[in-house]
Amino acid sequence: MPTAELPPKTFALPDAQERPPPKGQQTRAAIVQVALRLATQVGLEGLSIGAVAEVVGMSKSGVFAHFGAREELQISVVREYFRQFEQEVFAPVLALERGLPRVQALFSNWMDRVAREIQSGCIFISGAAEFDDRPGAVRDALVASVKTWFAALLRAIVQAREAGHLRADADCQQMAFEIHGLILALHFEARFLDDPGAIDRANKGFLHILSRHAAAVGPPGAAPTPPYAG
Amino acid sequence: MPTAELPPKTFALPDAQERPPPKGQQTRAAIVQVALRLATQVGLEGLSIGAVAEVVGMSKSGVFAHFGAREELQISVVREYFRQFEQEVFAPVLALERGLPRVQALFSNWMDRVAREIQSGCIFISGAAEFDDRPGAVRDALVASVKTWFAALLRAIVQAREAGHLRADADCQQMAFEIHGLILALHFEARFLDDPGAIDRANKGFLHILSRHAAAVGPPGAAPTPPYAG
DNA sequence: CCTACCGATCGGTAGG
DNA sequence: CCTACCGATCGGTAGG
Repeated sequence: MPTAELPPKTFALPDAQERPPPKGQQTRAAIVQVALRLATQVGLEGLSIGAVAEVVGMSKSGVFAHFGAREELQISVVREYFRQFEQEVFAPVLALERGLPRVQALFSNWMDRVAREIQSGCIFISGAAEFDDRPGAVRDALVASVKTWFAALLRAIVQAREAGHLRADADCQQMAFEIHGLILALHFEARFLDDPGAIDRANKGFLHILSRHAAAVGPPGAAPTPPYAG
Repeated sequence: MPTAELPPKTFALPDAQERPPPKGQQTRAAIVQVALRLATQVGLEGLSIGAVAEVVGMSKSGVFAHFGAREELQISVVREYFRQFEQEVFAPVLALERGLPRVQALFSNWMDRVAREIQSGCIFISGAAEFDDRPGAVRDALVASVKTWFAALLRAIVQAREAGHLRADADCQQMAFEIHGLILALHFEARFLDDPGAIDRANKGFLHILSRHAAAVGPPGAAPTPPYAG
């Protein structure tokens, strides 16, 4: 009888890597998930410990004990949101080759996420509005997350220029700025003004930005023939 | 002795147009001004009757009596903000000729206002983030204001196309969307991320949008020679 | 336009 | 992780 078929030893400890996190951390993680969901609806500033406690089925002070301050719960929400954003938007593009493919995939993933967030809300955008005038640890966590993401986007654009996919004189900061504007306008007009055409306009705007900076195949001044248009 | 030099008759009523508003309306207007200033800092949702009362030097219920509900105070703030926005951004361009001059002036005035609001905050942008998920009269007032402004911007762009200042196939909705994105990115990156370079990038982005749609003087496909570049 | 108050909710604490 | 509580603040009301 092979070892695999032995009845499980009830006293056996799982491998360290497989060991489930202690109960306290499991609970804490569950609280953060609920808090993140609530925060996308009512904002980080509108997030209250009491509302979180009610949803998770705990007492207010039970939730509180895991964080010690509301601010710590808010920061945990920001970090979890960034983790999800990174995993969904940024991580997948590392499988692609450097250059335009990564830039296009970053925008595409970002668009997909924001399109979903037309229903649920984006912590970075609502958080920026809530905390642009309010110093503190929550604002610091938001700024750090957003800057990390922007740096990743800028790096991908610079790599596309280095790979010869963009004109040698392309202003990468400017491109990142304009791309960010498209995303913000999409979020504003689709979510706040209920204009479904905003998704198409954001995609169209991205093509405008690319075609303006795409490396030309002919002499300078000729109509650009971007490699993505093949 | 001309009539104009007669001593004022103390019992004379001023003309109807010069008659100062009754005391109650003066007080109400003063409250709205204070509330608008507070709302740019803490948001429409963070606006509390108590805080307004303290600044204007009245009791909480004294302020309350002028509006009957906090929601009515919030709506009054939105209307007053729109009035100022209209007067500062939109009204001056009516003195210019239709077409590109008005579009450029609208963007320039809008930029000037947002550049100032890097310090103080913009009710339309923060309000959109606060109320994009919250139905009600405040959201309705915000949406109505923003849509009115967008319609005015779109109209100016369409007139520029009709005047031959833009290509006949220019997508005016698309231009308005991209311009809006520049303003939002400026607000986000300058106010939230403290990046002073955002103003230049927004202006540069506007030139990109114009040059893409500017009427060409040569045959189609030639480099555009926009009239604004003279 | 005021004083005085209501019930609800907030973040946080004490003590277990 | 709980019950029981604190002081502060909220929007709003009563009555003048």
